[in-house]
Amino acid sequence: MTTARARNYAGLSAEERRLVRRERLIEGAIRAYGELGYRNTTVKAVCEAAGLTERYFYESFANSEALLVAAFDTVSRRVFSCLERVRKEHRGPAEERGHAVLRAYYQMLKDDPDGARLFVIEIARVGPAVDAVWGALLPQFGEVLARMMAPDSDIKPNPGELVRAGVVGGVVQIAKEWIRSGYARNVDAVAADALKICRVLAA
Amino acid sequence: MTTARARNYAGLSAEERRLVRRERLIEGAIRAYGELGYRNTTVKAVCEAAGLTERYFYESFANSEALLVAAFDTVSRRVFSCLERVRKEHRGPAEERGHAVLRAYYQMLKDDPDGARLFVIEIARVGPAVDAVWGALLPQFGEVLARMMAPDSDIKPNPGELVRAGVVGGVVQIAKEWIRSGYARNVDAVAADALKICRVLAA
DNA sequence: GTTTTCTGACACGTGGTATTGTCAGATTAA
DNA sequence: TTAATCTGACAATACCACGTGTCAGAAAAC
Repeated sequence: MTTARARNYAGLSAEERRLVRRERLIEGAIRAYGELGYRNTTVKAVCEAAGLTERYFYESFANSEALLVAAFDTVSRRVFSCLERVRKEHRGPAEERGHAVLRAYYQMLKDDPDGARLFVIEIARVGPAVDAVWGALLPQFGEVLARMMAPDSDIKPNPGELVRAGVVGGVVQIAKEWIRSGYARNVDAVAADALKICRVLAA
Repeated sequence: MTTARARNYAGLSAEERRLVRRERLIEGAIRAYGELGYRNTTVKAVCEAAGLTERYFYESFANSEALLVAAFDTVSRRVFSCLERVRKEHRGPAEERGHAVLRAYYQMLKDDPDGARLFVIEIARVGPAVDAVWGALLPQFGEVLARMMAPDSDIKPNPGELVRAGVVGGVVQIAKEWIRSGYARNVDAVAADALKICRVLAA
């Protein structure tokens, strides 16, 4: 019954090695998608960017969309934890807090253009499964923006769902245009423009 | 030298028959895209919806994207001419005019769900050529919204480009959510929510 | 009625990528 | 060292829709 006894390589167990490869694929995907766009990125290209071959792709992901979702998740966690941190740091007036959070958001997009493209552009309209991921994130994003504009950061404001969705759509559209322009205007100016739209959420 | 002398069929010249078929393909495309989504719609499916065969597809369009652009153009002309008409009809206060124009916009989306899906959803992220068409429409849309919110409808207001883009993004995102909900809320309520965002444009 | 042109149905080749399979060589444990 | 396992390169296959070509029959002209 020697059912393929797992053997350590480079001091790592089989499962650990798999997870390392998974991470490398995700980072490779972020770079590849950022450079070529998801649509033009073949499985082969991602594997090359990760320094691995196709067999390891299918070891960790069922298909391209699964990797896209994983990569998006990685970036989205980074962004959200940052925004939440900044929001909690600022207990002053809503205006100031709003500007700080938006500034952090756009600054992150500028600091990591590959991640930005994935988070803002490439995630959209890939397929039902991927769209559902973005669909689930939208209300969360709205919640963060609504809280950041609440008079007291701990109070839960309650504008209509459509209004929240609209504000998120506006903030993201501004990001799209800004990215398309090659980050032409400075971060503060962009955040100030976005804040104008977010004021709709001020209860 | 009888180089295929054009012959009338059903009282129409060869060119007229071609244009009729072209129109049928466009209308078929709007219906097919609305039902299946552009991505899942094959050339064959469009032709079936139009009651024609593939040969006539390539008679009028170089490829699928060309038809998508033509179909989008058709819908977008309808929408814009309606919005412009409504805007010019209302010479009262900006608030009232804004609500009327937005109401007309969302009403059109509700009255023609296939066209709505094409105009709001299916056009996005198909490819560079198609994206360029939407990219060109965005500022126009922003211009319409800005004028509708100007104190005097004839005065040309001038908020920043990013702000305009953001507002358009918001209005469209609201449309997306509303469509996704199956047009759950009534048109007036949706227009009122969108108007909240458009107030940012009031000079 | 005969001939010419148009129309619709369908078959076929093409291209490009996903996904699976094979195998030699590298790495580790005994 | 030797045997077992892992790894990477690459070949082979599957698949899907586009775009083109063929051909018989319908519709118009004469």
